Amino acid sequence: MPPKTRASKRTANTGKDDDDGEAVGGKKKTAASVESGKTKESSESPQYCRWLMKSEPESRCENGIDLKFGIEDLKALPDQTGCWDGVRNYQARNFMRQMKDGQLAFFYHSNCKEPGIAGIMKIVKEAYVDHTQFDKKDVHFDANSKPDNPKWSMVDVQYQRMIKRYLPLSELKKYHLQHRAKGGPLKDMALFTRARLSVQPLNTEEFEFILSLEDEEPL
DNA sequence: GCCAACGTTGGC
DNA sequence: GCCAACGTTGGC
Repeated sequence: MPPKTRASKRTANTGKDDDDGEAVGGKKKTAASVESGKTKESSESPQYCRWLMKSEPESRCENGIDLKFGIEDLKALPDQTGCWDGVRNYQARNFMRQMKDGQLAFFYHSNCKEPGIAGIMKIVKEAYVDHTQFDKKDVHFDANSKPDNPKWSMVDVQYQRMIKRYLPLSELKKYHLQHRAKGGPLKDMALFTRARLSVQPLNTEEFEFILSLEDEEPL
């Protein structure tokens, strides 16, 4: 939310399922295999170290509150740092809980004229309680979450830089289709295989490939 | 603004 | 524990 010194996120929906900490590990295999994606398919969840996080850069009101939070809004905060609150999806939350201090994430602009990757940020505080779940006036208030057993977490992120050239979803999708057909780093990119996930992991190959596009001509 | 995809809820 | 109804995400 713009007026406050915080980031405001996408993803609504309040699930049940009390703070299971690792909903992912314990649940069905769909969740488990989904979480794997990268390294070998073993029982322990793989450690990702790069991320993509979605937020809406254009004004849109929900309950009279503007959800707009683009990369410029993050950049404008004190210390160019904000908390990524409002995530209300278990898989997205679980990914945030895996984030480590210092890891990098792409800031992705969603639900806007031209969706795509706008810049890069850094995780500067690992997962802690998302206070907005207890705030009745907040869009992301969750009546089912109790302070003695909070369901939702957030991390703090700090703006690093804009991407040298905006990388639109349409271009990333072309590479994705190309790589899916002939092989390549973006063939399994979560942005396309898990379209609605607002916080998602990237493996090193995906991250590096996307970064390399900065210096390429638009496809 | 439409609507497909998909996560969540709740009846049974 | 299944699954239909419902609500949300987010591209277009």
